Amino acid sequence: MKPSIHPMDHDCRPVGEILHQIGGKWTVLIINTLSDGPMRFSELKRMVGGISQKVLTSTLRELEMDGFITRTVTPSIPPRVDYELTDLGRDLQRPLKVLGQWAIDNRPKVLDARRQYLAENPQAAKQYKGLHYVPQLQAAE
Amino acid sequence: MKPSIHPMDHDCRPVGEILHQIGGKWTVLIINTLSDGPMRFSELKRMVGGISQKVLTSTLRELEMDGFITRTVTPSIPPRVDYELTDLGRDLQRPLKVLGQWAIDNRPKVLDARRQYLAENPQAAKQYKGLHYVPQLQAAE
DNA sequence: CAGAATCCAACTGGATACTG
DNA sequence: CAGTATCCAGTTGGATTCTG
Repeated sequence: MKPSIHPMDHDCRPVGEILHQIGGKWTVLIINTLSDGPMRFSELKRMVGGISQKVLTSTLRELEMDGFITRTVTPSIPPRVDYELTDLGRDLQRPLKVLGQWAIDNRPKVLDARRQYLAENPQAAKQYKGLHYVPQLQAAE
Repeated sequence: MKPSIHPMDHDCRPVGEILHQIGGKWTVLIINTLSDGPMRFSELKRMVGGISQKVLTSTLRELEMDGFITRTVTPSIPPRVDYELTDLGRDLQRPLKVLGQWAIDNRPKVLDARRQYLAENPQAAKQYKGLHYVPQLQAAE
């Protein structure tokens, strides 16, 4: 089922699209990692850490398709492929940084809200699938 | 597989979390809709348009759990439930607006990049699952 | 090295029916 | 009205194996 198109769709549809696109588990992490400069596939995989080869490949493809990164193949043996942010990709980092700062600033509030909710509705804890570290006030990182 | 935790995780993990959380297909749409003021369940469903009742319910629960909205029950017959943005929820709209503006400003570039990519790699069009309206230069909306 | 291909478990989200 | 409970199809993403 797709969102129907209402008159007031002035500005939230594109947002939803972008968010859904970069909302992938690894996308932001990858973009951020690439901000240090071009990087090879294996290097990127190592830096990001924990991502499977298949998912890294497909995520990179999407980013390339959207014009956020470039993919440069050096047909040597063994082959070498470098990924690099485009201007558009680098530009995306700016609004991303704003949201990122907000996330950092307000994460305590969110975690508190979540803790309180779970305290008030213990039964909700069961099917809880939310953020991975909900839990018991782990020390500040 | 979860992202492993590296030293350089300074600021992208929380971002990824938030993005993944609000990256749901409807989340932003709902937050935006609620910015006009409190709204009942059915009203919200109608405004958002196209969302199933189950998904609306669970999305609202998540937003409530994270402290972005409040849920107020009026135990009349028939019952009445109102949803309203909290301060935190309203505060979230600011960085969201930044990203939204970026999305609006740059969507043409993304769509162009996508068109070009699909033109160069016709075989990629097959398993293409990306943004819903990739396509043939539909008139400006 | 950088993937493509395959298989499979888990999660998402829609449709439908039922309830306080 | 505002859900809850099921059922089920489609997608995501991890693990593994194979290749230019």
